[in-house]
Amino acid sequence: MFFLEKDGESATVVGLIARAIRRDISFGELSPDKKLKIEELRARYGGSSHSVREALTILSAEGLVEATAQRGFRVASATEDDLKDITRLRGEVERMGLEWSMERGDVAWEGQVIAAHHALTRAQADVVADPIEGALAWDEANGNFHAVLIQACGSPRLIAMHTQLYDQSRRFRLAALREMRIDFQTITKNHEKLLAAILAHDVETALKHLQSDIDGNTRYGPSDEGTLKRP
Amino acid sequence: MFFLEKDGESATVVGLIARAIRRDISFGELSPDKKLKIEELRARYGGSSHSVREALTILSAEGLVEATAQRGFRVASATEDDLKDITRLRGEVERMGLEWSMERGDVAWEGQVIAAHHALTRAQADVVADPIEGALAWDEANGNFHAVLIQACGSPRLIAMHTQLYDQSRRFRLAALREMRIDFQTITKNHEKLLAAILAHDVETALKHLQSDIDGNTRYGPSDEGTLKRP
DNA sequence: TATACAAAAATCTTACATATTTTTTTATTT
DNA sequence: AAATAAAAAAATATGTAAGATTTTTGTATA
Repeated sequence: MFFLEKDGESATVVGLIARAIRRDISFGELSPDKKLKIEELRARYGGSSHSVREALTILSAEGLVEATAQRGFRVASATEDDLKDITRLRGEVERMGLEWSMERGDVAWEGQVIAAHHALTRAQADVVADPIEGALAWDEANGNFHAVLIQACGSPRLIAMHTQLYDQSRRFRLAALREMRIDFQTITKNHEKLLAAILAHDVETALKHLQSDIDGNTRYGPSDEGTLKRP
Repeated sequence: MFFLEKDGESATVVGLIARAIRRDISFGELSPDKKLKIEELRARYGGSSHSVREALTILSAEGLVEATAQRGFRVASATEDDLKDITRLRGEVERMGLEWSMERGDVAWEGQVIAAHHALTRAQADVVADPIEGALAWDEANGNFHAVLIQACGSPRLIAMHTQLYDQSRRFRLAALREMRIDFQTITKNHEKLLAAILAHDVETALKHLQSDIDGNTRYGPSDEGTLKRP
């Protein structure tokens, strides 16, 4: 199974290692706060200690890993506060991005939005049929949809911030998916309303549906188990 | 002369190198788009090639350096579009941060704001007397003032984003300072109104003055020379 | 129990060697 | 002369190893 590739990452060993670790953190195979010892990682993912070290430096810039001078690396902790912070910020960033995109976006952009929405609808059907196998594919389709929403905003830095926040929230979302704490019916309805509002150039309504999508997507469901925090 | 130290940076060689390069980029000693060859940097800043490399990785995460796989590093370019993007985003981020801070901030926070404003006033006087020597001190005092404004917002990630954006805009601001394209009278008045609005818990007025401060601070002045872009 | 010291582990840094990629130079052909 | 192709040079990426420093762990003593 593949995993989202960033800017020509597969070209270098460091990139491959970074991607593998990123994936394992997102899936929870590397639990929050777990100490990341260079030697262990080297044995697990291959590469030299240099490569591993550099991969960890990159991931720590992304916020998935925390680095402390002279004390090595550990998986970034994932408390409920973190989730709230990430969700709130992502909401604000995406709101800005969508607003600007709707101001500046042309027909081509609207086409991209429609296409991304279509792909997401398909992925949604798959993940309902098989929540384990389809989870990652859905998360990528969902991420792509939201990425396209802000694509035309004209601010490369806003787009970068959004990518980072989405990546940071991925572990929470995948955990929720595994435990089926996500209400796809509501999400689907929301996305449809959102799409309709975008095509109607109704900014206010669009932003409203966007916000409820983000909030609902990462909210803890009825089950109270399985938060990612493991002390 | 010292330079803002990030999280225990002086503890490691990599941190020292990163700080030195960050400073030189901010001052324009390393011009935008300049190729950063590992060997040259090693000779200039000391350390091993690996230390330099890691420092560059960190800086590229901060947005001051651009990295391309298999093609090394270069100083991030600094076009007028970049300045606009950074300024716009910083405005939005700081607006959110101040709004949330004013909701959550207590008397202790207000005290910090007053103190930071006082320090900034002093620095302002110094930089008017000697624009060359006082420039960096003023920029730090100004940065600290704005950092304190959002300190009580309760979102560590928003604070991190703001730090990054402020650092990215530093080279533009220092260039403007050197060329005396900054109108301190207006800025001072703005800061005073901003402080008054904060202490009066008048969110709307505060946000208005904040925005005009950020806009005015980085706007190109009457002189049209000396943008940072050097083709 | 608390403190101090010693041992062990891990990280940080440097040095050097090799492989791969990119860029520049040179030579050949049209 | 211009364009293409091959060769050379430069630069980057990766790997191994070894020493220095720091942190953590374990043990003995007060």
